[in-house]
Amino acid sequence: MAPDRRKMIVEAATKSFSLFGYKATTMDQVAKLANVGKGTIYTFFKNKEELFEEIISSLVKEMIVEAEAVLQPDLPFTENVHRALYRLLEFRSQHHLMIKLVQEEAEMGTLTVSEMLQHVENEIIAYLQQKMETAIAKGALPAINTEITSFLLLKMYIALVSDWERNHEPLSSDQIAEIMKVFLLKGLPR
Amino acid sequence: MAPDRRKMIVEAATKSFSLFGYKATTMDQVAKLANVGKGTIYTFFKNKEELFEEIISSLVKEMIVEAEAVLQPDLPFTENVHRALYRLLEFRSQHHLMIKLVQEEAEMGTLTVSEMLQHVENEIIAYLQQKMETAIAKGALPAINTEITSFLLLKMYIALVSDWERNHEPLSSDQIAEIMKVFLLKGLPR
DNA sequence: AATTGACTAAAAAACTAAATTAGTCAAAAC
DNA sequence: GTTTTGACTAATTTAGTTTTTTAGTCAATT
Repeated sequence: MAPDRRKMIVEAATKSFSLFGYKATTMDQVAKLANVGKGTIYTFFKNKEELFEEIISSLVKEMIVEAEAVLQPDLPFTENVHRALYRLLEFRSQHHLMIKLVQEEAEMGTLTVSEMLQHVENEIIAYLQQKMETAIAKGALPAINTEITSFLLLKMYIALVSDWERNHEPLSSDQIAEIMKVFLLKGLPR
Repeated sequence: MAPDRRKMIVEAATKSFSLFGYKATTMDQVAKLANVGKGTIYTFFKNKEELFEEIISSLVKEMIVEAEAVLQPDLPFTENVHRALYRLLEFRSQHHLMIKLVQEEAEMGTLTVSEMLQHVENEIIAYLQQKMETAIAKGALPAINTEITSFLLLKMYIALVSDWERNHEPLSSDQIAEIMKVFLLKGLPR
């Protein structure tokens, strides 16, 4: 059984990015961790950034799977939006690689990392947008601008889950659901 | 008429902070611009940061005046929320000092500047919260958590006014009002 | 009593030498 | 013939040092 070198490289890089971040991970280190010569990495990936891209791409797929897993077709659309977004942000705060990348962006401002996190955000918005369009087609939602609305919904959840924590006690999933209910269901005025 | 040295110092510092930012403004420069000896600055302000604090404090007062000016007591509360928040973010994107400070935070991450911008944000939230409590007392709003709701409303406007611009064409005041109407008035589901 | 600017200690910038690193490629291994 | 390799290089980053700048002070001046 010939070892799958490509897979070993991706696994080694994922481990190292999670542990030390993107910048602090050297290609020599990845090669050693993967038990391959450094040159081998470059037969599969054009450069360090492409290797990173492949890993982030898997991460996004993993996140979509996580979101899909909490959806329940019989629940109202807004309830499923809450379940999916809360799960995605929970994932972001639990997944080793995501934690490290968010930290690296905040502390060092590594450009490649910022771009990659922006990409993840865009993918989540696109996913949400697609779900929203299906719901509109089914008549479960009014015909709103799905791109802006998806964008805004994600920003609201980031505000309630991440930003709020910077100066206050974290909000529970139920508390967030309660706040969002005011906006999504009833509207603000009495 | 003896020149009002205190006022000259504050004006010189405001001008220099607006033009060069907080970090790049030296106390020697402020003294020269204000036509006073450097020591004079320290008879009015304990240090550079306290001088900055006084200027930011005026800025916040100026912003509140701007917000008050667009309120119309006969309009519904949500309409006034939109008017006030849009005006405040418009102010932020037009006022020289604010533009420079936001830029300095993004590009250099000056700690004192971050703290000061956070303070401005907290003041806006407190202002909004107070308005909201009055509205609840009058029965114009349901009894919601005013701190979280104010926080979230501001974050929504920042998302629509500032964050959206990073990757898209800016949204007009009317477009933003239209989006917010979905959330504030009708709620999302059909 | 108020103002000043030369002065100082501390911080930041500029500079340099040394070390590290992404990516290459001729040779080795299959 | 194809894949794998690690010594090699040019470019970047880091670490250490010197120089410059700056916030804040205070004795002299107004």
